[in-house]
Amino acid sequence: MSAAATVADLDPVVLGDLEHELWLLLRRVRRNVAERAQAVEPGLTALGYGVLDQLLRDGSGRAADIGCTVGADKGAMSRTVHQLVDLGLVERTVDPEDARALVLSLSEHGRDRMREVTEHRRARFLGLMSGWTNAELSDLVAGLTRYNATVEAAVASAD
Amino acid sequence: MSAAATVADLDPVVLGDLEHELWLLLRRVRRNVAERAQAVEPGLTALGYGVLDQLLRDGSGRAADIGCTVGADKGAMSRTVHQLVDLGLVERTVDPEDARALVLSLSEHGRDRMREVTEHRRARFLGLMSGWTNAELSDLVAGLTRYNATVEAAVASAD
DNA sequence: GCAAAGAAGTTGCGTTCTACAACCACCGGC
DNA sequence: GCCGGTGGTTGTAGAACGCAACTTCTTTGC
Repeated sequence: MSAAATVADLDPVVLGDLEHELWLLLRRVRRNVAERAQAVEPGLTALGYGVLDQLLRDGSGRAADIGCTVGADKGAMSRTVHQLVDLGLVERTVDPEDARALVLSLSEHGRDRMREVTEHRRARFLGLMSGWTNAELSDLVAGLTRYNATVEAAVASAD
Repeated sequence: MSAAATVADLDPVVLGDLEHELWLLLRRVRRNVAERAQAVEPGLTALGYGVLDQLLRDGSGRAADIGCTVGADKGAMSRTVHQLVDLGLVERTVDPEDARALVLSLSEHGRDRMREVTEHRRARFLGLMSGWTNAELSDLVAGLTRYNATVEAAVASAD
């Protein structure tokens, strides 16, 4: 009567492994992100890099929305935005529909810097992942994306 | 002449997505890990939780080795170990083969606490992942594990 | 054996990031 | 026009991490 093989009969070891691997990943990637941020511009925060990445995807967005998606505090967002503007990486505009809100978008300089860093990263990444196929990598990305969406949905419904 | 479909002809978007999802994941997992650590024992560090998790898997190990696998500083490890011992979660023994090294192992109390937290986590996790099949979850864990191993191998070879 | 090189751990210090709170400016409904 | 709610700014305290100096012990070389 069970709806095929859902996680209801989950092997506890798999859950433990998931959290274990995520934990290891967290500690390993931390420095990596910091390095990438420094490559974009010396003194750039990891959070700043994340905001730039988000802007590179969405084109532009309101500061509060971006802060929400990356899970950042209001204060941290405020300071980060100021830093990004001072570095000339993002443009800061007041939303014409809401004078409280700020609309952020990548400056030409910011876009160039991100493009350059991405290109550099890509070269290193290709050497790193030489044993992987495109399909395997795509599957991993798809799984991560779905996992993120699942967690986010759960958090949103628990408001 | 290419060896089938390796990542050599990788779509740049996939790489961008991977790093994007990982970045989002890490910011989300951070709080989660902190909560889990607090659940084990108030005041417990995220690093402390990681050490406990590692000990739960390996049974016991030398402090330096654990610090290496989790990517922690010597100083951070020293402080964390003291905290874990003070909380009665781990036992601290001098390695009979090397009087400099410390051998760590979970105490009975530590094992009980970890078991309880894991059980509690598992219940929440089952509700969260109701839309997933065991196979999908296993694939994700396998992909993450392999990714971690790939990155670690690259770091190790660049010594 | 003994001296030098090096690894394991401890401790102190500075930096960085974050979470919390108080505050101002602006939108919305009544 | 007043009021609750939201976006943003600033200040502050706290935690965690990395770096470096120092001690103790092992190992290597002579």
